[in-house]
Amino acid sequence: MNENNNVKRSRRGSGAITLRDVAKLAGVAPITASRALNTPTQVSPEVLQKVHDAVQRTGYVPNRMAGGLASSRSRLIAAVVPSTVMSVFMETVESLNAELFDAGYQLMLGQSGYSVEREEALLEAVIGRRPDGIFLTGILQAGRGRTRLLASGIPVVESWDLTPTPIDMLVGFSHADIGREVANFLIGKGRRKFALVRASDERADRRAVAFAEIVTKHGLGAVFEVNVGSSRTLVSGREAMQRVLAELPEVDAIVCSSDLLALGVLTEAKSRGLSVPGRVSIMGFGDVPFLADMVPALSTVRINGAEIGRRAARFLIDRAEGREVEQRVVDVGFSIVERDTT
Amino acid sequence: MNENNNVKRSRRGSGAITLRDVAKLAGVAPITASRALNTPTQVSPEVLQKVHDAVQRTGYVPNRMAGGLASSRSRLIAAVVPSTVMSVFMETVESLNAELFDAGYQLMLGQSGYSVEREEALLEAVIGRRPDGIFLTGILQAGRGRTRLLASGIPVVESWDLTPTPIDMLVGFSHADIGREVANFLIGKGRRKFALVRASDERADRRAVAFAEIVTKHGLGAVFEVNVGSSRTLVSGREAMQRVLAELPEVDAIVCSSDLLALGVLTEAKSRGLSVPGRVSIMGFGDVPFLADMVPALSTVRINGAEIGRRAARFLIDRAEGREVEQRVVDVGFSIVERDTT
DNA sequence: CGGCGGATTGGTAGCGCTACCATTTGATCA
DNA sequence: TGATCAAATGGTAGCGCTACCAATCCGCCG
Repeated sequence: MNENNNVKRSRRGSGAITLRDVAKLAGVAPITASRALNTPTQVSPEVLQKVHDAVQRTGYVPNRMAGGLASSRSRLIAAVVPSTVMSVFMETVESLNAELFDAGYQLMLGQSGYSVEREEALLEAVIGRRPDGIFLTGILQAGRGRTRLLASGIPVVESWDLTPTPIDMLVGFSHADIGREVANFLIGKGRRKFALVRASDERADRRAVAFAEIVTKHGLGAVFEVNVGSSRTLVSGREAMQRVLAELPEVDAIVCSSDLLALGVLTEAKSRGLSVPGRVSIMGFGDVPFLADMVPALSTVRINGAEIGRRAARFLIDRAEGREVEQRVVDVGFSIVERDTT
Repeated sequence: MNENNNVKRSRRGSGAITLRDVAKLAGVAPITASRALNTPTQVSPEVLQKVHDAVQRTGYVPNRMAGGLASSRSRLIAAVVPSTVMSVFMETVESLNAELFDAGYQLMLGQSGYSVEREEALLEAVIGRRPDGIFLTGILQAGRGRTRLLASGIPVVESWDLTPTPIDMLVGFSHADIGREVANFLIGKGRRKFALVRASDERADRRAVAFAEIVTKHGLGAVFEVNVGSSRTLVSGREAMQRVLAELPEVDAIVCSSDLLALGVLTEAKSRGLSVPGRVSIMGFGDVPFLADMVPALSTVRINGAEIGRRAARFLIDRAEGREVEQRVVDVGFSIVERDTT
């Protein structure tokens, strides 16, 4: 059982079973045991069997820190998201994680969106782990962070946006296109007086600008904008709707930067007895899972978050295994989902 | 700039800046540089300054894999959750992560809830990283997984439940208590015919059993139960409500195992013109963030997920830093939130 | 029969950091 | 003055694994 041979163990180390122990038990050299576990085709069937037996008997679990240090491959991928609660990004993180796990990679999760110093600290912490790849939600503007990432040489996937100058790889879609298409869609439905309810977010900015551009081109009045800051809650949607109604009573379409805000706008509209979409149209963004089944079902812009995760995972895995990625930018597109509120 | 001295670099290694490079630049020994960064009180101010300058100039980021290997402290904490999308657990993960980050720890995220083999593989992958702690949503039943975790000696926090036999530490609340309190609450409001709409989930089981117990004790008829399996969506809530109405038309209270299911039940009730709570009461579970602001606002059971995350983080950090945790089990309780649907 | 090549196994030397112990220095005290 | 001690610095030897380079064995060829 617990063999307590007279070889004195060092006070250092964790005391756990090591590859050395397994090799000794199997009667082979450590390096052979390593090969049995990592490149089984390179060892004879008998040795393979003996090593597997030894692993079973000892309950050996390889120390990936040591392996990573020796091979300069951590098999870790870091993902940075602004928030995890009620976030459209989680669908992406879920599929990213699933895909990575199947390929033998582990996910590290970092939350950005606090202060700038914390952002910096997060990046440092991430790089310190020497991940084989980094997934970013959003695109990284020029600055210390970008420089650092570039210098680290770690493969990076930016996402949820499109830019002509990605750091490395990119899986996203065009927010300007969305703004334009939504505008055209609503104008096509006969809407004329627009309001935007939105959070402070540069991607929402891009959609808003493109939206306003089209509205202007059609000679329709200015777009009334309510910015709720960083409070993307249902109740701030309600409050925003009150503002909209007070300032632009003749509004007939409200475009929101998130489904939750749209739900708030809808709630307020209903509580005032405004008919939707008779009196006003309401559009969300993101298509959170339960939206389709509500009554009324919110019209929204659907992003295939799972697809973004999968593509990003494949990019990152390819690069981690040393394969070149030819087409480094993928546009996964979007779709306008017309339901009951437009 | 890029000093290319005639010392031939080994082909191994990542080629990144190491502590050795920093030390050389600062004119001190590597170990002194290490101390300047990790235990700054142990070096003189001048050395500290020189080392910091060297770090600045080189953009050095310590390799945490190497540090972890040498010190047997990875500064990694693993969190295992069943799902990340629209999940009540994410509030917990968010606060856990925030708290850990401030203490210098990184979060690894693993998703369970797939197959049993994957569960096993996940645990193995997690242990392979030698995290300083593991956070589990739910409690781990006896079995291979539990044995393995116990054998690894890694501090573990189980959560979202209470058991007299935790692996190690526990931050949770009693599902049986919830079942009982909800039953008493509804009976106190004059409700007599109960239905349960629930997912397959042992914690929901425990609530259901305790709920039925109280109902029986009051001499009220059997509780009609609809099990939606693993599909915790709004639409399965609607379908479940149809079943309930067909089988137990005189139902006057429906208790759901998640807010989303309750939203579905509510949707169906409204679309059939049933008055809520006049004709039927509806209760959810979890209190997802936007519920309070909807019209009608769903009554539910609130769990303080953020508090669970914070407590778990503190437990894990304490243990990682070698402090003993006296009280290893914490009951964070719950509260019944009465809003418009009861 | 010597030699060649593939398959299998082993030894050595790190990966980049820190635990542990030793040394140096300068201040303090009997 | 020498002994004593704390503060500051350095040297060495790993942590547990894998890259790289032998060494060995066996079958097969000319």
